[in-house]
Amino acid sequence: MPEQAPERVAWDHVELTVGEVAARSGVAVSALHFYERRGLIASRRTSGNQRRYRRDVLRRVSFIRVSQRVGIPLARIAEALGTLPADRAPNVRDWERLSKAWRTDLDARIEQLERLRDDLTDCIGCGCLSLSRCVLANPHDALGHDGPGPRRLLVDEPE
Amino acid sequence: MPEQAPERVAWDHVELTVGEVAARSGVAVSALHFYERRGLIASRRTSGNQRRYRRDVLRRVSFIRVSQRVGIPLARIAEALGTLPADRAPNVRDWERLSKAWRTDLDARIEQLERLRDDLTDCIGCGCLSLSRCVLANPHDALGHDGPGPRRLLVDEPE
DNA sequence: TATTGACCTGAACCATAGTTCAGGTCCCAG
DNA sequence: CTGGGACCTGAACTATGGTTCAGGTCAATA
Repeated sequence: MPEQAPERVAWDHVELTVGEVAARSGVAVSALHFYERRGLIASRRTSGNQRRYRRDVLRRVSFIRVSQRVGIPLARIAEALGTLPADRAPNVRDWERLSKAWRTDLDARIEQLERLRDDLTDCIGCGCLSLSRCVLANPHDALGHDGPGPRRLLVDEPE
Repeated sequence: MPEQAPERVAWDHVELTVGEVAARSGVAVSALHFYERRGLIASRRTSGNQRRYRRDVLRRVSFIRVSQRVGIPLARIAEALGTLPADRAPNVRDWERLSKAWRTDLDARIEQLERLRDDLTDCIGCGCLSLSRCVLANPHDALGHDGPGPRRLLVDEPE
């Protein structure tokens, strides 16, 4: 009888319960439920309506965690995961493609922060923080309208 | 009669209504109310219970905006503003001190993001994103407990 | 078979940073 | 002295990323 299905014992272990995924991924059960509602992960249900996950959900959860550390909102992570092939399990090149997108994102944000730091350094030098003069207070979109009103009088009056 | 208080005309303009502060700072009236509830700014009330702001509120709001761009949460901004002298108007050196704290903060976060980018680059190379091996998935605090259970079997089984 | 721990759902709640709305007041210009 | 825009308050709502709780079910073990 134990000879009848030699690999069946192993494959029973292949599907993970939500608690197992939580324990192994370090993510709370409630978070896994949440990710599932948002479409980031999926599960099969047993006859008793309990979730069973394929092992590769661990890689997805790992990707979610990494992406969040990179600062990507869940909605974008969901989008990215949505580009994974539905017909086959994602391979190394699939994950590589997604990771590269995040790298581009990270590069951009680092550059932005560096610009910000430089601006802030200038601002420390000039000590201004003035609404009308300071680059920091004016993210190069606001201001430019120079409507009526005693602007100079009210904005940059000395203290 | 107009000679009686020569500078009084100017000083009437010195106090700003909430609408004026909103217009000049680019921050919504509702946000100004919100900042006031959180103790980031303060106002005098007229006999009719309307807010009147001293001009230097503009500099505070400017500081709040800049700080938010740097990524500082309002609670920390409030703390920082709380260190300003209560007895006199803040001067250039006061603002400089606060800005320098944010610079330190920015430096740290840039460094952190750069480390993250390097890790991610490695990860793109190895294509792993494995929960047990990947530095990214394990922010150097989790894991380390190696409790019972078929860990190797379940975590890093090949796809 | 009974029990206990793991699981299920939906609703409510947390923080952050506000906005929107309803219902009412203030105050300035004509 | 009246009309209307600016102002007031508190409550409810937005989005993000979840957690907590209540009430009930599933499943494996003793």
